This record gives sequence, structure tokens and C-alpha cells, in this order.
Amino acid sequence: MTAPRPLPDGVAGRGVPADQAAVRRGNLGRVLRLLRDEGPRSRARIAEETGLNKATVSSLVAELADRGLVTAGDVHRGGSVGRPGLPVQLDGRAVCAIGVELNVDFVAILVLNLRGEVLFEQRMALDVPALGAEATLDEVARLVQQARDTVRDAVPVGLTVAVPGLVRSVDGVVSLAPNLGWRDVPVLEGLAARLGPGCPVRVENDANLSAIAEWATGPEARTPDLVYLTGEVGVGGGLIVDGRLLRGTAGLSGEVGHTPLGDPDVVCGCGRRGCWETAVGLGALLRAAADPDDPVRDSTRDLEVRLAEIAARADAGDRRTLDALRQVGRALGTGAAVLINLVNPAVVLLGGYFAVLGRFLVEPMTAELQDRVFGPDLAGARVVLSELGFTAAVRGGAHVALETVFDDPTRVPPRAS
Amino acid sequence: MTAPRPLPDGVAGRGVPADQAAVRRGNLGRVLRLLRDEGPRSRARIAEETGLNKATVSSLVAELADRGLVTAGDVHRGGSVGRPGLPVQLDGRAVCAIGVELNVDFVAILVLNLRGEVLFEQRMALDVPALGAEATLDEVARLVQQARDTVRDAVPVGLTVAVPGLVRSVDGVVSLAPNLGWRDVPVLEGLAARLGPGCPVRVENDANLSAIAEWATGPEARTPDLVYLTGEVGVGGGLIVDGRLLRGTAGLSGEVGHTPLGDPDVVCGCGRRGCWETAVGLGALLRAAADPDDPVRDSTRDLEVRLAEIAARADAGDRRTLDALRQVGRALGTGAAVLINLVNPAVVLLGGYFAVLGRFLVEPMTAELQDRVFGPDLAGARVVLSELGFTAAVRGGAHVALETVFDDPTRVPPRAS
DNA sequence: CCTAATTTGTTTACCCGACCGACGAATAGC
DNA sequence: GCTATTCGTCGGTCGGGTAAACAAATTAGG
Repeated sequence: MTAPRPLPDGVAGRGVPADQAAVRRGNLGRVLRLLRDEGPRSRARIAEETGLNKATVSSLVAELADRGLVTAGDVHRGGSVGRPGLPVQLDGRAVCAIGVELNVDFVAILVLNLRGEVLFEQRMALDVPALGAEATLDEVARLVQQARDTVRDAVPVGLTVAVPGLVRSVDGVVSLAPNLGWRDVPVLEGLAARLGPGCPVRVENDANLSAIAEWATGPEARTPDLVYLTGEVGVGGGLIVDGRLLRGTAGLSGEVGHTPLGDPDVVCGCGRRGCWETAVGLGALLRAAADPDDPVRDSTRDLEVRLAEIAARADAGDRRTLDALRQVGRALGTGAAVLINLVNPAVVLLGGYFAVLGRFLVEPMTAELQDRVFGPDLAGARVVLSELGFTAAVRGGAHVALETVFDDPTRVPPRAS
Repeated sequence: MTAPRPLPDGVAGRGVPADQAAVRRGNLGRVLRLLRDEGPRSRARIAEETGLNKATVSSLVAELADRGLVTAGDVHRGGSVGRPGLPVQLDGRAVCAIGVELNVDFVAILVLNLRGEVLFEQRMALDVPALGAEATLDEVARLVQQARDTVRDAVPVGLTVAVPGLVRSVDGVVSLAPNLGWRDVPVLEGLAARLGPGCPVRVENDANLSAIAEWATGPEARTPDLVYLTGEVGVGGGLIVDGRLLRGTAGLSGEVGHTPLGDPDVVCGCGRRGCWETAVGLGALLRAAADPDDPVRDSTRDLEVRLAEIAARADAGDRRTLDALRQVGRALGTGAAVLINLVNPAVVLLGGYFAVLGRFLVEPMTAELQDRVFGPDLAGARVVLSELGFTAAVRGGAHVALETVFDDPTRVPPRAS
């Protein structure tokens, strides 16, 4: 009931026949996207840039305004000759979208308005494995309610939960999240029941959502083919192909961490041998860079502080640290080469600790890529560091929900006035 | 000029605004696809199954009939009560599509009608590397002309050329085809000039087209997520995600052969070390299975005969042959595991020599997969052997061209009558 | 044999949305 | 002030999907 329509995809859903209402929805969304991506502009320019008729644009803008999604913009006097246009701009205030990240020791929430501006942000320490699924969902529902109370004037159009594990996104069941100790937890169902109707809930893998966030807002926004790699204790991946998230049949694509690319003699936490994350995970770096009793290997300390220490040592020219980073960088290149050969992306985006220590990793990584990638000039791929930090997953979650408005602006009801 | 519209994708192209003509095109295609996939049926049933209005379906069917794409089917008397429906069926005769495969020592051509039935098929020995690009294209054009003369009553809607190498599908330039000795050859331009307008030409990687063929006609037709692996001298791959071919930014996705998954000490023909095809390519199998002077390693002999000999030895219980097959099967599993972890397909399809010797390879391969794939039950993936044999690429090529008719049936002009 | 019931396919009127041409409005340049 | 230019809207047109009515073709049953 709270579940969204089958799969908001584009103008014309796969199985549903197209009628003219679909055309209208598509064109409304097209105008809205143009205003989001290119900024305020007059109706005449919108018509010119979309290829739609002037009259049609007027009608579309009027409808969007009625739904509170656009407003009149500031008039820029003194351009060229002729009657100046009345600018139309995206009005973000009417709606908002919520992203939630569930992780081992915290829950984070982020609320964006339609323009992608942050309305509310909070991060709360929470021992999720100890609490269990039900109590955690109670806690999440409480946090969401608090956020909704804070941004009272904006109607929430959707909520997306990021979970570190395997997620069947069709029904929002977390089939396996080892770090949380969860197995077959119906997160969507549980949250939908707690939050009531009116705010569709989605559940998605955290790395996938981070990839979407980078695609939507990062320095490489809207790159049609993007591979996202994030380094934490494990290694996560998200693939965006042709502007769409690659989910796979069972919704569990992008599991790069346990790909057999590492040393076949090293045993991984998952029990297998030679998993890639034994070569590029945080553990691999720390083992190579420091002795077991070194404070940077104390997992009770804050990760960002420890990473800063490692960066400082590398900057100071510490041999062992530099060697460890070089080694991880090369291993990163080996795996990334596989990805580039397979999906031929325009950008490989590094997130998590890869981004923090990126300036030491990129050079050995690209050296390895140059050896390994088939095709000239890395097959057109560039390695880029994420700038979103640790909020990528919640941002991506909120953006997924926002996107439904651009897919079909008629979801937002017309103003009663 | 002969190049098709930007990229025939679906009802609503990405950038093009939707108008009601697009709705019409989409609905025409929907009806046509239904008749292709589910067989002949009455207008009433079509209306019921597509969700379109009865009157709309009548109008759509009339237009399709006018374009020669459907005809009245055989009346099945004696069903239930009420007026019996007049069946409508796909009429394949009006149009045809051409697939051409360019390879090292042959050129193959296949012409399909709209129903996917073979109208014309030919395979011609040709020493492409010796002949050079221009003379080869002359030869191809001659072959195409011959095919068109043979199937005179069907209008060709498109032609797709399969090339073993890196292809920029946007402009049909073969940027690198080592086996042909080609580099930056404008195949599309050259063929379009030779064939004249009226028959849009596409150029695509051969493994990609084989993947499409399997997706379109194989035992696993229409599986939304499919990974295709073909073993020849090298190893090729094609990925179909969400029912669409994954091409990548530079159009050179699926280059699995030179992925660093093999023994890092073995040098590949490409000059790199540890390429996967050094472990699973035909050469790897032959080296492991037979001495250098063994007749099965005589590359001047026909490949199918040699493969049959290997199969016979394995059936006879020859230890060395069985060990070699087991070893290749395991290496196949290692690489396939990477693909499954990344893309999470429903089916991994084996083509080329993998299919011929499949019964010996599948068991060690799946054993390896069970160890390597993250997620329960191989993440939902099944290993399937191709049944298309060596015609997969031409079939896929013809199907790509056919698909444009289902995307937009108005491409086929109405009958003059 | 004839009628009622049922299902099919077409016809008619209608609605909705995009498109086109024309027109008033607002502005710069002269 | 006048003209050229551009903007936004209005009325009309066209195309396509929808709904309801209706004729046609068949089975069931007396």
C-alpha cells in the first residue's frame, strides 16, 4: 500500500500502455528537470531548449506552479531587445525527501528539499546489532517523525533506507546484513507500518545509494556511466549504467568486496580465500602500515582521526606507510581494471577511506590501470575522488525519493488554494 | 545520412519531448511485440492483455495491417459461447533484417524476417587480414546485394555488422580489431556508402551481438539480466542488463578476456600478464590437454572437428583431457563469479567452445561458483549452454535491426495499395 | 427452428493534450 | 514617439485514446 508504483522508470513504464496522460507527466518532468539542472529561465527559453511548443510550456508551467513546484523568479532587467521574459524557477519548499542510513553503530537521517538543499540532518549513535531489528526500526521511525515535525511545511514524497548488506529492493527485505546481524528482515514493511501511508518507503544497499548520490550531486554529476567504490572495513561498489542504477536480478549487484582478486592464500572474514577486500579493505591497509599495537589500529578510536594520522605519516615521508598505501593503490587498480573492462565507465569514483587517502592511492592505482585496462587511454575512464564524505548514502537515498517527483510531478497534489 | 536516429530506445527517447505520436508509436510496438511473443490472438484479447481500449486496438491493428506487419490469422472455430474473435497474427513477410559477421577467415550473412525466421544464410571463406578493410567491405557489400536480390519481396529495415574487436557503436568505427589487423576503420561509413540509403547500418562487437541473440531467441529468451561468455581463441563477453545491452561510454564494454584473473606469471598474447583468457581460452585448454604435436592442436584443421575429438577423449575417460577440462572449468568459474558478484544476472550463458564442451565444464565451474559467489544460491544465477552455435553473432545482428521495427512500427511505410 | 445470452469488433461522440498562428504586452534602439 | 523585437497567452485545430452504444456472429436451450 505504501509501496511505490512498480518501478518508476521513465515516461512510459514497461508493461503499462502509454496514454496521453503519460505524455503530460513526462513533459512536466522534463521541464522540472531542466529548471533543476540549468537554473531559472523564461518560458520562451524552456520551449526552445526542450523542443516543446511555447503554449505547451505555458500550460506545463502553470500546472507545476499550481502544484507548488515552481515559482516566478527574479526579473533580470537589461538583456537584449524585446520584451523580457518572466523567469520561472524551481521552488524546492513544497516537497522534501528523506534519506536514512542504518549502520552498525549509528543511524543517520537527512532531509532534502526539491532543490537538493539540506533541511534537516542528524546522526545518532545506536548499537544496532545489540538492539535488534524491531527496536531499531522503532528508533528510526521516531527519528523520521522528529524530522517531519521539524520540516512541517514540506510534504515528504518518499523515504529511502540505506542498509549495509544484501537488499531485495523490490520488496524491501534485507536478506543478509552480516554487520548488523540481520537476515530476512522486512524493513520496508516494518517502516511502512510504523510511519503510516503517504510516504513511500524504499530500501536499498548503501553503496548503491552512495553511487546514486555521486551521480546526482558529486563533481561528476550526471555522468551516464559511473562506477563507485567505497572503502570501509569491507569494500562496496555501486554501478550506474546509462544513468540507471544496476540492481541485478536479485537486487544484489555490486558485491565487489568478495571478488576473487586478492592473494589466494589470504583468508577473508567471509571464510573464502583471495577476496579483494583482503587486499584493499581498511584492514589490509592497517596491517601493512602499522604493527598490531599501533594506535591507528585501535578500532575503538574514531576512524577519521586514525585516517588523518596515516595521512600525516605519509606526508612526513614514513616509508612503511607509503609502501602500504602504494600496495593498496595497486590492488585497487587491479580490481578497478576489471570493472573498467567490464562496464567501460566514464568515471571511477572513490569514496569512503579511499577518498580520504586518495591523494596517495590514485597514482599507483592509475599506473596499474594503465597496465591492465584493455583499450586506449583507460578506455576513456577517469579516477575521481568523492567529495561527499560519509553522507553519501543518505544523500543518495533522499535523491532516489526526489527523483520520483521528476519522473511524475503529478504525484504532488495541486494546492488547495 | 543512412545512420539511424540517435539511439532507438523505447517509447520516449531521452532528450526528445514526448508528443502523442510517440504514444502511438509505442502502442503500435506494444501490440506487435505481444503478437510476436504470445502468438496470434483476437483484437479483444489484445485489448484485454495490453490494457488498451478495444477501439484503440482496432485502430492500431488496422494501421499495422496497412503497413503489412500483421494479417488475419486462421479462425479457430468452436471455443466458448459468443461471437468468435478474428485472430490477428504477425506477418513476417513484409520486412527483413540483415546480420553480417566479419571474422578472421570468413564472412557470414543471415537474413531474418519479422518473425525471426531465416530467409537467407551464407558463409563465405575470406582472408580478411590479407584483403584489407576496403576490399573486405566491397566483398560484404556484394554479399549483401546478393542477399537482397534473393529476398526481393521483403524490405530490409536494417543491417548490423558484427566485428571481433573494439567498436564505437555511435559512429560505427572499429577502433581496434587485432585479429583482423584493423585500426580505426569506418565500417559504417564505408558500408553505407556502398549500399546506398534505405538500409540503416550498425556496427557492433560480435560478443555483444551474440549476447543479444541469446537474449532474443535462446532457451533463456528475454531474461532481463544475462551474462554471455564465449570461448574462442580469445574470450568475449556481452552483458545485458535490464533488457538492454550494456555498451559503456566508449562502447567497449564486456572485454572480459584481458581481465587479470589468470595466473600472474603467464604472459598473454596482448603482452600483459595474468589475463583471464590465458586460463580459459582455447589455447589454455589445448596446451593442458595435449602435446604440441597432437593433431587437436593443429590450428589449420577445422575447429569443430578438433573439439569433437576432445569430447570423444573425455567420454573415453582420458585422464589428461578430463583434468584439462576440469582446470578450465574451474577457471571459468572464478571469472564468472566476478561477473555474478558485479552484475547479479539471472543467467550465465556459455557460447563458443564453452558450449560445445559444456557438459564437461559446467560441473567444475558451478563448484567454483558455489565457493566464490557472494549471496545465497549463486545469487539466483544459473549456468546455461548456448544452443545457437556459431551463428549467434549474425542472429543478434539481425535482431538488433528487427528490434527497431518493434520500437517504432511506423518506420515501415504503409503499402501503396 | 427460433430465441436468449454472450462475446466480438466497429462506430460515434467526447476529452485531453500538443501544436500553430495571431495578438497584445513590454522593452531597446533610434 | 516610433519601430523592431521578443515574450506570453488565447483561440482554433489536429491527433489519439476512451467510453458507450450497436450490429454481427456464435452457442445454449427450449
